[in-house]
Amino acid sequence: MTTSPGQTDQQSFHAVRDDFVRSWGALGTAWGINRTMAMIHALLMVSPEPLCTDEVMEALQISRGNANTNLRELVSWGLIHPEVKPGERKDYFVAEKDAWRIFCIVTRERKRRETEPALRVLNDCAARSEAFGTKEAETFHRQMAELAEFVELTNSIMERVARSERSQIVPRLLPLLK
Amino acid sequence: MTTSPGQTDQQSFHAVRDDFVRSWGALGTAWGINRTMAMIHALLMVSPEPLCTDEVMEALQISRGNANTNLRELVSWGLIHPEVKPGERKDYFVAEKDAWRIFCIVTRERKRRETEPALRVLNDCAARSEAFGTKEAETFHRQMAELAEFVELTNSIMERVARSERSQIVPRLLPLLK
DNA sequence: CACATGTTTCAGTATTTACTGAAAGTACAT
DNA sequence: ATGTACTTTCAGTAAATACTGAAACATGTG
Repeated sequence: MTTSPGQTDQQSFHAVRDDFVRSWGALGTAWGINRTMAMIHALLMVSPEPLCTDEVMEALQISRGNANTNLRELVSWGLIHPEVKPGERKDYFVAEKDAWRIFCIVTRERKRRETEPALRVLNDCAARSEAFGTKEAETFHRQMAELAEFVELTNSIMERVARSERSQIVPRLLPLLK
Repeated sequence: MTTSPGQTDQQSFHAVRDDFVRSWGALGTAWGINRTMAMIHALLMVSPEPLCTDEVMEALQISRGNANTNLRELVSWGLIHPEVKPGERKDYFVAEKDAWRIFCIVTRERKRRETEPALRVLNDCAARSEAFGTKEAETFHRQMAELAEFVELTNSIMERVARSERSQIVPRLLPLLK
């Protein structure tokens, strides 16, 4: 018995899609996002239909607790959102699929989790080292202040970019590429 | 017996510096950099003198193996570099202290570890889903291609920015802030 | 209310990641 | 070639992080 070409195609197409989900999970790790969260995101991005918790559990072979935690985390990021199907009680989840919007969300989240805490530390250390009068303290203070200023700048740029419409920002970035 | 003002100042200044090292370590975690690596980087950034492995071990209370691994990792990133003191055999380490250069190094490393692998995944999935002919595959292919194109753009921008002189790029970024 | 459906929590466990410290390795000096 | 100063490796262990699954909770419905 031979497999029909159609079936083969179907099978290998799904293999590609599964590979994407798996690879995105692995990438997640490098991005400081846990594997499961990244895989669920990938799964929903490429799913033509919204999926419920049980479908996600089934597709990724994960527990209910794990699915629930990561679905909620993705909702809190804004990368997916719950939808109710008429006549059904359970939530179905849909992913944001537009590259620019995903980029904005991730940028905003990174700003919140990475650059803002760094800025607080730097400003705090700069303030606390201001008035000692020793040369050592003065050097340290300058260093903190310089770093803070710089982080502040990147912070503002991230904020501004992530707030913009793609059509407004991308054309203004392109000249940077010379 | 009372503590002299000078001694108090000295003590609390060092407390600030130690806080910076600890906090930078904690931040490192959020940035996907291990705590020790971030702490060593912070320690060397605020150290007026180059430090050798034993001094780093002593200051952070860590083992030789740990110190060695993370010092080498920092050297490989380019965030610190070894120096030899005349007449001594051991390496002393100095941190890059300029905010812009640190930013460039981190950007380049993130590109290498985060966006480039993502691009490979996306291009690979796009290529492999090109020729199936089904509507499902076509949708998936478009999605991969769109994401790849976008990641490629951010990739190029990161590359370009990280290669530039601060004086060349910052003035061109400022207008983005409106 | 009793029941069904769906969601959340969390103690226990598994997996991953980081660290220790002693031993092996390297390389220069005498 | 032996000793000394320093660096690297790595097996074993510790710590951090993520996951499971069953029980508690919430929210309808008849």
